[in-house]
Amino acid sequence: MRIGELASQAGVSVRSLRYYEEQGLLSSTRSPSGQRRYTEKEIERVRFIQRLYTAGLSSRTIAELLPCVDSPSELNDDEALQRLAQERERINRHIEELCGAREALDLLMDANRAHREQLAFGSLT
Amino acid sequence: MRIGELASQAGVSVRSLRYYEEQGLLSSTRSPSGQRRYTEKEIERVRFIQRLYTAGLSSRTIAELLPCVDSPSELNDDEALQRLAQERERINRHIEELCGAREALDLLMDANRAHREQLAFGSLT
DNA sequence: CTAAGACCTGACATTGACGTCAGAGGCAAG
DNA sequence: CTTGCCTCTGACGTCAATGTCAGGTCTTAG
Repeated sequence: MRIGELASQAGVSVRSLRYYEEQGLLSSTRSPSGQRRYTEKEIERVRFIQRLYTAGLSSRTIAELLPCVDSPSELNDDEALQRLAQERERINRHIEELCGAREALDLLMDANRAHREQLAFGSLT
Repeated sequence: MRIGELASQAGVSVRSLRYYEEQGLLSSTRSPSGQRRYTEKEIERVRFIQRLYTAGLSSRTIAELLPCVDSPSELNDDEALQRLAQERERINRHIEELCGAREALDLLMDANRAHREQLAFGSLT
């Protein structure tokens, strides 16, 4: 498949796909005229990459993890495996922070609603 | 207190504090010579702002929420209250995404470790 | 064949929360 | 008074993923 179709299948822009390739996250074969060709399985790969991006990983970090995806058979990926655990922890901490922020917003909403209630009662007297 | 002390108490840079003021998130009184002066309670405010930043809110969004913090007494903050709920939902979705990414990494780690086991068994024969 | 619509490379633009630097003034201790 | 540290404003730099544009090639339907 060509780049436009992969883009729409995976839900990203054509520009992004070229960028992923530039960053070493995605590879393509080229048609005789130089156009990129992809197979079906790249769709999942792109979605996976996107998932990591939205989880806050950088291109470089993703590149360091990819050996675990591409060749789980190699044992060279010791470093990659460590990196994997490390990023998992980072995500964990981020989740904690988000839960904290959510709770702070909840408290704020409660306080505001309580005030609203108070005013409502006040108007009854 | 002066800006440097607030910065160290709240754990942010002086630059950030000036930026927050520029964005309308923080206010200060000025000494006759024009230096910013803060009270103790700004420390908590700055920490709260930081928490929202790390939760992915933008300056503009934070500014829209602040009426709920500053004057929960007003009923004008209807819009702010909606915004609050909206951001809470955004954070919720983000948490979901992060959990998904974490799970994906877990699967990947499992697969890699399984392979390692397999190699270990192989070496026993 | 031809026009429309992908595709190519290369390069500059964008956004947001800061970092950093320059040049000037403020303030307390010796 | 001076030395050293803090503060001021204003402006430019940064980083990373992506948008966008230009100028050219490829492909395919009619």
